[in-house]
Amino acid sequence: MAMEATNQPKLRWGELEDDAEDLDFLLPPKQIFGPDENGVKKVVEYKFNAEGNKVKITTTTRIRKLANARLSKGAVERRSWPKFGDAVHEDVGARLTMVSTEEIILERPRAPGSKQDESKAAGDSLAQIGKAGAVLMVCRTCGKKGDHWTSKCPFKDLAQPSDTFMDKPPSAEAPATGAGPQKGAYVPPSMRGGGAERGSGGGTEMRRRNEENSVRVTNLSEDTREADLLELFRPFGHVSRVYVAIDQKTGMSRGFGFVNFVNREDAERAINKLNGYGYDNLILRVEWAAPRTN
DNA sequence: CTTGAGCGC
Repeated sequence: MAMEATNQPKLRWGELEDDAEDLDFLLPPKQIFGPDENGVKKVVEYKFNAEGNKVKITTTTRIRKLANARLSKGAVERRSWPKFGDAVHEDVGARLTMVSTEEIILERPRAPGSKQDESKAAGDSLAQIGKAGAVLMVCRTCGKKGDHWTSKCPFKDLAQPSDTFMDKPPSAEAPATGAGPQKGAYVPPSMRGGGAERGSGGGTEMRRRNEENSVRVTNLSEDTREADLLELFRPFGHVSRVYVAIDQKTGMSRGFGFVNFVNREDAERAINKLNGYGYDNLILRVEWAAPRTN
């Protein structure tokens, strides 16, 4: 049995059926009659049955004439509509369906680094980025990319205790004449915090970036972005920075992030309220962040 | 399961 199989060309089970139908060319061709005025259509074809005998198969169908077709009132009315879009220039029949392509500009069409050659050619990559928009623009205060420079950061004033400027939009306090910050608007780090919540008078550990009162948020769904985190944490107090860790290769969220609060007690309330909070089908974990290892 | 990029217009 094994010998027999090796002597013959290998046949797959799918090809066996094809072979069986190879004799179909011996049969008379398929004939189609009608449809006549009554919409009756007759198809005559010939086949081999299971026993290998030639059989004649006649199929009679009646198609509903279009005029008799039941159309909804709306469909009848829509037929009288003038053509629009790309179909305007088409002179095909009145009932024409067209697929129209509309350009949608995506903010981030491709995950950074997802294409090998692009990440290698650094010069080209930079040129592309420069053309596409301000991806090189990264705010030093909040770390947001492509949105604003440091001087225009919506959070920059949130780090200051002065309530007088707190709720004004950034544009209102930055007149077109002045390039730098307004006189008197700047409060040195050692003077920040109102002194109430910070017992240690030294501002030395404050001179680092906005690393104060850092809250780690884990178990984020991967489509959670910094704007979402800000929305979630803003009710608890002045947020000085929001960060979502992004995988540099895939451009996707790594599922955790950090939120910095100006006031420690606000951060604490956020932790107490949001830890275990259901967000995007996941249970958030919110706790104090360990100082970054760097 | 999980602890951050970059230091400039």
